[in-house]
Amino acid sequence: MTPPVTRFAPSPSGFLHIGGARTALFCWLLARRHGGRFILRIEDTNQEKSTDESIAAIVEGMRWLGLDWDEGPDVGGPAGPYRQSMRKDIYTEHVGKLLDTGHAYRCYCTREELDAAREQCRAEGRRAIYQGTCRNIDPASWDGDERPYVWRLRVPLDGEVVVDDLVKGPVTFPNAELGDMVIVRSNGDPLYNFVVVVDDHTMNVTHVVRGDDHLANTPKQILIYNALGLTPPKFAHVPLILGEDKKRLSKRHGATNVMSYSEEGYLPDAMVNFLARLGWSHGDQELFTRAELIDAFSLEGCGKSPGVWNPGKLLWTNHQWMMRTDSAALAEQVGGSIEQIDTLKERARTVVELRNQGAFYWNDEIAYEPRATKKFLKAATLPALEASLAAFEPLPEWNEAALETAAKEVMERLELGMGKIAQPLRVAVTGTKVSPGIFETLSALGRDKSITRIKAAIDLAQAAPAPAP
RNA sequence: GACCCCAUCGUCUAGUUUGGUCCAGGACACCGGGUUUUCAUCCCGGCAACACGGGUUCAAAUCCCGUUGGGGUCACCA
Repeated sequence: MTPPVTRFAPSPSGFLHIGGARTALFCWLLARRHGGRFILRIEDTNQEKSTDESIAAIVEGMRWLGLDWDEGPDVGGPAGPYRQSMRKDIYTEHVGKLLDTGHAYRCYCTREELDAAREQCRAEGRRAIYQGTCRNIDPASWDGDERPYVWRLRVPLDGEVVVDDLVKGPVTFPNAELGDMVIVRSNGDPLYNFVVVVDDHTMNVTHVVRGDDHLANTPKQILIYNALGLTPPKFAHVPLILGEDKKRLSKRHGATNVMSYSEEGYLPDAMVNFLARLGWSHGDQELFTRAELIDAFSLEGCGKSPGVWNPGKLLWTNHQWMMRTDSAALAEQVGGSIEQIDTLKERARTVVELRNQGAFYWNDEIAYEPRATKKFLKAATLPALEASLAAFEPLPEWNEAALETAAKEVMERLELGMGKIAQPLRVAVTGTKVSPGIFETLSALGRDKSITRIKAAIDLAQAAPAPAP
């Protein structure tokens, strides 16, 4: 494959959401797979809805996911600028070509007239498209007409457009169903379907990979390519992501902002992995590193049907990545030692869980769970606690093996099973009944904190109410 | 409503291009069991699907038609 040029073209009216991120990922993957280029283009044609904060938010999301672009608003590139609001001249120039060749005409219809016609169509059970009222007005009369107007594309009355979609296959649309679309508003601003064509062409985009919701726009865009005398790029429409009720994914299905997953402790590698597997597959493989993804990705591997967002599997995927992620990297994020992270990461599904579960390592004070202290810090467990303390204190080396050996001696001497000594100690140093293995925990916690806490636990056990007679 | 797309376990999916090797495989979730100092990991097992109806064919999850269902789109939004 000749190096493809793909682009992700979000409209900056919010944050980077799950669906957009998945589209961006596929674009990025296709470009990286074949040594092509990936462009980030900001579609801020609609000035009212676009904000700089939103652009920053989208960039932040892309960066978090690790989807880097070769051309874009901040890095520049040969086809810049990469914000539609800054490309007016380019659009004007192309509109001119359409006017020169007679492919566009002035439409003076008012909104009221258009709305009425639309309702009429619907009432008659037809597709609501422009009826061509102004299509045959003599251009010679345009000059003297003071009424406001829009420019419409003159679409062939018959014939059809075939979108040779790379994931859907060939899709046919009769021209009669398309209607003459507006390409320039009455205030002079060009419209989406027109600018997207101009941009993709001037940026040399070879593969337009985008959501399914754009499939119906594609024939219109192809018509514009034709009118401009240009060859359309290849198109690939990937299925949308739905919520569990099979409705289009939205906020009421839970978090749709990619960055909120960062806050919830998800790893970018896991998110990328999961997003890739939603709508794309490679045999039975579930876990992919970025390198594996780049190596295996293809449009042929994309499914055609919409997929349901599955938070449960995302969590599993993240857990898999927690266990595979280098402890040093995790330690840098949460602040613990590598040894401490090693004890935690296999039982934490997210970074947030890791941070919570390791709180006893990092906080000076621990919170005792009432049910745990009641069961394990009492008169009956006092001997095990005291004997352990006595055995641990003089240890020259404070490590897992030494601790375990010392504890085994205590167990034999007191004729106690592992559970009888491990659980009281666990509650003593963590405040809870659940933690990593007790000896690795003790070791990773360190001598000082361990000794201090065991002593405090002994005090607690002594103060515990005597068992009922 | 019209146009377009889609249709395998609850969910993500393999298998559909080149019909037979599929009384349909993997993963998540769920339910059992094992390992274990707790939890988790790990291991073993179980539950569970070709939407329906017609064709074509010796043979269909795979091809064709229809039905049903779901999704998308019908702006001087993107």
